[in-house]
Amino acid sequence: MTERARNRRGEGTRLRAEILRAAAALLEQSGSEESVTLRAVARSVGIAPPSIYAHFPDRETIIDAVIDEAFGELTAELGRVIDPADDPVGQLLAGCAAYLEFAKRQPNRYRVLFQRQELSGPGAGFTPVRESSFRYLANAVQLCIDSGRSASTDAFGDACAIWVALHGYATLSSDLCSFPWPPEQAMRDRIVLGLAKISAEKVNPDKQG
Amino acid sequence: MTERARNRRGEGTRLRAEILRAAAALLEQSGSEESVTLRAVARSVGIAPPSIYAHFPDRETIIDAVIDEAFGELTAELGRVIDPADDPVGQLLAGCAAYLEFAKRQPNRYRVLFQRQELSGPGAGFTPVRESSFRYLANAVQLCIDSGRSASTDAFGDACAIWVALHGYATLSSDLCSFPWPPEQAMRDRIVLGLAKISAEKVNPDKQG
DNA sequence: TGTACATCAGTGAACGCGCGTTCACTGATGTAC
DNA sequence: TGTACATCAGTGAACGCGCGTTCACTGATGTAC
Repeated sequence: MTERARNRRGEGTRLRAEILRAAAALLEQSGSEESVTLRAVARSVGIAPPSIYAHFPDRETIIDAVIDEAFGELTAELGRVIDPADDPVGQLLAGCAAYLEFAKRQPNRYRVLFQRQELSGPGAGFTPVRESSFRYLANAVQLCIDSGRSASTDAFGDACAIWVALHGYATLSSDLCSFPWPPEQAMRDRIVLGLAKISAEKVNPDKQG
Repeated sequence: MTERARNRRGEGTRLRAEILRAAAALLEQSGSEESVTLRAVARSVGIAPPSIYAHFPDRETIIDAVIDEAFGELTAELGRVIDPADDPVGQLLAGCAAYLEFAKRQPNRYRVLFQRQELSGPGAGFTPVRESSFRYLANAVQLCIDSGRSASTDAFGDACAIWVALHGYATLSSDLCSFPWPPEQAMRDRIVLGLAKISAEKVNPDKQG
């Protein structure tokens, strides 16, 4: 660990970003929330533990912030990869592939996204930023229906099914890496096309004329 | 906490069962593995912490034993509910419903089943007792194919898809209980019938014949 | 039936550790005059 | 240009806590004779 240069006046908030980055890295490397301790984060950043209190009121808030940040990244990633000019089935597949890719790249950070206990009260745990990735999905399914490529009659319900399946696949395949999983693309197509009720010959009409 | 009566001579192993029961209860109630501490278990059983060492070499082994036990219960539950005299689609649906029921009844204990890091080495984490519930599933899908009720051409692959979807549904619906989930049976049918490629009119031929 | 003794189930005190958090502080940086 | 001072970023020592684990032990229970 190299000597850390103190931030200049007015740039104290930079430390906040450093703390978040270190916490996210710790979470991903250790694989468990419990090893993201104040002291471990401080050690990793190269500061004294009390220095964290200038930016976060307690340990819990750090982890919450890491999760919010990860949700933001996931949503941004989906926005980047979904091309509204693409055909609906292509959008749906691309979005789902990116979702799995995100989970695969940082499985532990992904896992924690939906695993935190919800606060009490209706809707407390599913805030706007947290559900926007689901909106992409439900919207893509609806587009497939509208364009006649999907036989689904319930975009929301089928989007739920696709989501839980992708989530289950992402978490199980990272946890049980010695299980003889089928190839990833096969799993993805099975889940997405099967649950969105899109028959094989409708996947890419351009190429199949 | 009532006064605990010391076990009689030769019945020392009873304490082992009490420890396991307490650990399982702690895991389920607290929702996280980290709060299953030696001392918490001892407190809950009503013994001194060192008494545990007569039965388990360390904390880790207790949790492993709790998980093995849960796997055994899950497998037993599936065996109980699947009636080989039933029609294949009925068997498949009954097994999947029981799987979800198990997860719903004790969500935290369920979650931990597949979440432990795997040991290194091929197949280390997926021991016979742990994969037997998957075998039930793959077998049920194969029976549906054999009887002409499923259009699947790959029982193993489709069983994988059903499993990940059920797992994702079980974990997400318990973690995000404020999400506006569709009714459970609708989700189950969507997942199981959709991914096993069983068309609606083939679900219950006896009643529709 | 009585008694010495081995065994077994479980205890109490202690250890060193890392944790979250508090407190009073330090010393470099910028600013007002 | 020089200097006193307020501010800001960050520190060091300390707290009380619960943890896993160790050690030498106790006292009831059963058994051999």
